[in-house]
Amino acid sequence: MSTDPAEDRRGRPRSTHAHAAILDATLHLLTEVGYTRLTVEGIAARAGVSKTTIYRWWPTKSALTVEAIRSGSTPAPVEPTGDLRTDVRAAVQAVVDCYARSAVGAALPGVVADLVQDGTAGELLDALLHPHRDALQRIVRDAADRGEIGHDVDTELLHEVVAGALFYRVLLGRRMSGDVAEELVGLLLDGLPGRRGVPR
Amino acid sequence: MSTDPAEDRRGRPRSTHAHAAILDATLHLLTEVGYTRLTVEGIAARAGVSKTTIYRWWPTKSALTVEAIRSGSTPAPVEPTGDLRTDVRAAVQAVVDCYARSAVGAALPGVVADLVQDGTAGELLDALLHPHRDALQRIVRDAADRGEIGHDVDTELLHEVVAGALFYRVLLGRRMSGDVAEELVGLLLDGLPGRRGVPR
Amino acid sequence: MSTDPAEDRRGRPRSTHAHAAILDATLHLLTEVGYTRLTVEGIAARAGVSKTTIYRWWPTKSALTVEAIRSGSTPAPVEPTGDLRTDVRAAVQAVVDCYARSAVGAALPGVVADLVQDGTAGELLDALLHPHRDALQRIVRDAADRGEIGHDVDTELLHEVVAGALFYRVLLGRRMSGDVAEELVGLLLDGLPGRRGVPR
Amino acid sequence: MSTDPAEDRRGRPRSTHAHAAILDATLHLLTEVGYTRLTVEGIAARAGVSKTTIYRWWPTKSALTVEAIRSGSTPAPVEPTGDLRTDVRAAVQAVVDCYARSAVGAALPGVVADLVQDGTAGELLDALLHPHRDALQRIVRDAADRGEIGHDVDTELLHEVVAGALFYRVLLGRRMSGDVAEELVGLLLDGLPGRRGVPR
DNA sequence: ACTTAACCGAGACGGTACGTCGAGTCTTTCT
DNA sequence: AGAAAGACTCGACGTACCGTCTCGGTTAAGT
Repeated sequence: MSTDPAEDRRGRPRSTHAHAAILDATLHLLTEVGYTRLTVEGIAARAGVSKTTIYRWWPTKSALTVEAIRSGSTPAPVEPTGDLRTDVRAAVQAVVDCYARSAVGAALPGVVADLVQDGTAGELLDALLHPHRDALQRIVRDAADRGEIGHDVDTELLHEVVAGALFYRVLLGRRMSGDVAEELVGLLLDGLPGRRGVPR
Repeated sequence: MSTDPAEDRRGRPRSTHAHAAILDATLHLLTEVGYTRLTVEGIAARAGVSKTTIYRWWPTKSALTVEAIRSGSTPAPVEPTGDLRTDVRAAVQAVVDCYARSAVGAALPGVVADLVQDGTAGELLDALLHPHRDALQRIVRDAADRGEIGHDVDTELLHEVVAGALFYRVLLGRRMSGDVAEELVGLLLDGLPGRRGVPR
Repeated sequence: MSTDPAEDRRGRPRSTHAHAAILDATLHLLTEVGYTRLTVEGIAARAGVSKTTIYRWWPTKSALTVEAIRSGSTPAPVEPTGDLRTDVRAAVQAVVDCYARSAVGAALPGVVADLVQDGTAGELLDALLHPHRDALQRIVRDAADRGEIGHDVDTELLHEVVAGALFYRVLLGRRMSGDVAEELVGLLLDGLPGRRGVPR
Repeated sequence: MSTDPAEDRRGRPRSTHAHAAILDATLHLLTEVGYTRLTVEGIAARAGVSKTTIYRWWPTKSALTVEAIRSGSTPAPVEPTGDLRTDVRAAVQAVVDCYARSAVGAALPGVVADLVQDGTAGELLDALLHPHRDALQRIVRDAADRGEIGHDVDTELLHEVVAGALFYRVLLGRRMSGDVAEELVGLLLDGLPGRRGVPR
């Protein structure tokens, strides 16, 4: 449907090889040395590309990193089973996996800190996590349709709590032990345990 | 007989004025330009102090920033009322206030990213939030003593979720609307609303 | 019957317009910004031509500049009167005028410095000044034929002294006052004034 | 006699070693690769000094080169014998030697071209040649006192012609053959040879 | 009073990376 | 085949901060 196929095809076309090599090099260096020790010169060297070429396409180190991280993120499709607890747990675990993925985990704090400067941190986090947010939303909606929970759940908030709490762990440098997801799910589904019969 | 009080007190004593001026300048510049655009030279200039003096007492820019942030944080004493919901809400609000405090909000992401490098991010966050964690713990314990909730609540996790979810908001640059605490408390105390009668 | 007109005339013929526009743009930019701040990209833009076209015909910036300067130099025809002093003075003045011509004066030091690298500075200078050297040579020869001076004058040296002394003035940025030629001629024709009767 | 001994001795004193090493490295690289291929980065590397230190003291490559060339120039004292031709010849030869000195000869065209941009080329040339100009002036004055020539000789012009004509040779890349000075002196002292009895 | 040791201000230094600029080459499509 | 557009490599530029290092001068506690 889009009508711009002709566009402007004059001039030497952008080298797809260079483009890919740059993103790839960025991703690898990111996991090896982390964001702050990541240098544009190093990326250029590793990608076999000149610094100028990098700056032609990305205005800044953080912009490049953002795209590299995005390009390396897999959608993580989760097939809902119909059991609320199981599905939420899987969704939470998917976020854990996303953060734990080498490049992301190593780089996220640094990049995000850089992006906070221009207020675009949200975009990156959103780009990274929106599949998970959508999955969570669907799970919650389905459960509500089944009558297991009410329809008034704030999915947005729920996702934010999950994403935030886990990101916090990344910052603290704590290993993502296998039970994190389990415990978090318990808290979120049941509220403070043992609490019952108390009117709100 | 404590031993080290004598030490060797000869020589010019440390200038308390310079010390205070440095922390003050750091705090102000932090809120004005943010962590990444904060320069040691700028701090020295603003404090009317030489760079040497700064580096004599703090090994790095981040160490100085950490102390400055700490020095500017007020303990935030909350008097528990005995009502669980009210008290938790107040505790959460205290964390919100802590993050929202000018210097902290502006600087936290940057400093934390720096500290993540050496794995000391936890210390800063902990130094900043441990009063709140303690307060939360006491609130929860009291409620358990009153029988309102079980004794098996993981306070640590609870605090982490609160601190993380709110920090996430700071990163996103969202204003801390007045209801954040309210909503968060709702989720944490009750779990997914409308849920009942389902065995764990 | 010259033979090469046939050559191989396939393909699109060279655009004479582009060629002229490039030389013209070069000349103008040369007088406006000087040689070092002259850029090939700037020339291309001003000539409404692509960089490729420039490099197709000239191997380097300096080569282009050389041709531009040459193309802008007028032969400077001097009609000898038969009076030695008058004619030499006119010849010297012609060199002064050549140097003073806008583009040349502004650009010469820079281009020459570039050409010195490959030892081709002589070619440019020669191309620029050989009409004047020839004129000078003819004047001197005529005078010798008339018996006014000996036949053993080293015209080459004479021309070099004139060209060099005046070029030096260009370098110093001194205005070419009207009397330069006069004074120089005096020195060259008479030697140190007032000197007489001293055997060589 | 100067009274400023106190000056301002605060702060770390400038490293004389670094200063000397920089000038030395500049001089050597100049003779090895020439001015245009001379880079500040290369100088820094060779001098074992950081680029910053160079830029702290010299605003530009040309300024540094100027000082380096100056620092490497020896006064070249010539003892006048009392014979005009001999002394002038020696003076001219001194200029030849000055130009021929490795660093100067290799670099002069480039530096001068750079300096022409800001109109300070004269300063360098003057700094380099003023001892020779003074020597020439004295020789001419002495000869006039002895009555060999008139008192109205324009020494300035004479020096300019010598300096210019020889510089021109440098530009052309011609070797400074041993007779250059001889021939030049002949022309300057006698005017066009064979010419006599012609009233000015 | 007089050391003496630790402080402080000033500022030069090495180092690392930044983002920019220009020369010259190469690769397309259009004419 | 020539021309236009423009992506590309290479090399150097000048700047900014970091954290280190000397200096000269200052200020108390000890003798």
